[in-house]
Amino acid sequence: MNKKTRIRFAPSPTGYLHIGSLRTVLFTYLIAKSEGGTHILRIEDTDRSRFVEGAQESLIEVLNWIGIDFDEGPNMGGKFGPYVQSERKEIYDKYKQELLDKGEAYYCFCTPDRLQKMRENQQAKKLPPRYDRTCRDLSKQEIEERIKNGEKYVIRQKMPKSGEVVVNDELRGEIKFKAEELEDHVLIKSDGMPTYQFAVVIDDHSMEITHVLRGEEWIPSFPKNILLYKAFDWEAPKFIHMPLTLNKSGGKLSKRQGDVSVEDYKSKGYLVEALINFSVLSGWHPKDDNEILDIERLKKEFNYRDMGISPGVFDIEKLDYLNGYYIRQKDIDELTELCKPYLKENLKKTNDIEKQSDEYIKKVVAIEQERLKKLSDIAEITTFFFEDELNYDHEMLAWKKMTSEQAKENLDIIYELLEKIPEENWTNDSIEDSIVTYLKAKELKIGEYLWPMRVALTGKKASPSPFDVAEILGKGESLKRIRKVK
RNA sequence: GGUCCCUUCGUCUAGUGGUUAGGACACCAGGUUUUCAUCCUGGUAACAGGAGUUCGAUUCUCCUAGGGAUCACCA
Repeated sequence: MNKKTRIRFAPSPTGYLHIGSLRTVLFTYLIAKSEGGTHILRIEDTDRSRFVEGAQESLIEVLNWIGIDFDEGPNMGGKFGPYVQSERKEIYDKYKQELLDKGEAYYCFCTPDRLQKMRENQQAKKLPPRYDRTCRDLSKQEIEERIKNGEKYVIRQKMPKSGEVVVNDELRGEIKFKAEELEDHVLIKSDGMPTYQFAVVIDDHSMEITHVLRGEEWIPSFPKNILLYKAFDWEAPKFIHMPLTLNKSGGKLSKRQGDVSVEDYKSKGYLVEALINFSVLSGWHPKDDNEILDIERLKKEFNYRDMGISPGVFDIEKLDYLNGYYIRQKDIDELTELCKPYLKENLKKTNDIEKQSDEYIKKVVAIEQERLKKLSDIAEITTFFFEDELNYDHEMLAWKKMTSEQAKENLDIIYELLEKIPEENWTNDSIEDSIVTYLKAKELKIGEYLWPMRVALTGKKASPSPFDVAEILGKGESLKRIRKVK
């Protein structure tokens, strides 16, 4: 009795992938994978006025970046195509006629002007704005005449005038709506294209979709969809409405208050692994308490029946943590490649990164790996590795209660020690050994020497160990930087 | 405003008719450490309120409150 799972991700091509939609695709993908089903991509572009050039291509590009694939879709074909709604007009026309013939839908000639006035009137009387069904019972003759006269029309669905519509959400159970709350909504627009409400039902049915996964914001129109299935006498798929993701102040995540597109996060240096792990944790939780989840593990463990239903706040700090975690796990060669674009961008003004050897860059990345929360952080914290002139306040050289005079004296000692280390022995270990051994023998305070040394080498208060920095900089450059202080 | 959805630490959440209400992020403290970061240890912190059912409710029911969504020829 169990049909093979067919689940679709149906974005409208806006030109970018909303961070909330990332969770949706992730879940459709995981449901498909965990149930051995088919993952389908369908483009919902029935609104011609919102056409965005190249949107479909860029959508597929991010989806590829995330690593989510489809079994059927616009560029890969499949038995149920086309997978782009604007190319399915004939199909919609056919079903539109069927509905009209059945008496479940009707022509409406009301002008947008009239409708707007109607709504204003209703609002003034504090009535809910709803279509007044003026055209619901026009005679066949009148309809034919008005069409002949070239009047524009839409097709509306005939909703029941009384009774109750009971719908079933897989997560929430039964939800009841009173029929009189429902509007005779538009199914076919005056340009002949279907509305979302009509197209989803037709497409989901004709593509044999078994699970509809969408955001909670669709619950209010859920009964309309179910009524359409009933009008056609079709069996409805399972509906899973996911809780919304809210911004920090509890509102809807929108463009105005910051980054909402996956592309934004990508360019800021967030890793796919982190984005996936973070997204899935909003609304779903593993059985054990290990929250580090990679895609392979998710494919095995994910079950939509365990999803939560309360809306969640988008917590960027947790995303940052996860991102830092995955950066620390990265193989150094791979991380270096990932960091290069950010280094290049930042060094345009000061230096040319192409002049640096790959070895050098790799060392710089390796030494900063545990400090990165985002890939983009690499640029700012490593400038001193690429600059010829360090700009910093020499007051900074003094450690705790030291004077800067003392700091300079201590640097003299460091300089002498470093100078004695032969070029071929210039490694962080031998540098550390030579300095620490000396300081300990003389019972000197380590911090009073290493702090000035680090500042002299990096010009920063926070940096990796001065031994590591010195090794990467090389003997000549290190000595030069210390000498400059004097 | 009508309708609908939601309600466990600040945030994401686990969980049960009887638990010291668990974990993660954040935060605080301590340790490692020359700084930052990492890492380790520990800590603060929650069942929205009321009524009912029950020997017993965070858990079940109802009400209230709060938050959110939606009310287009947009999806």
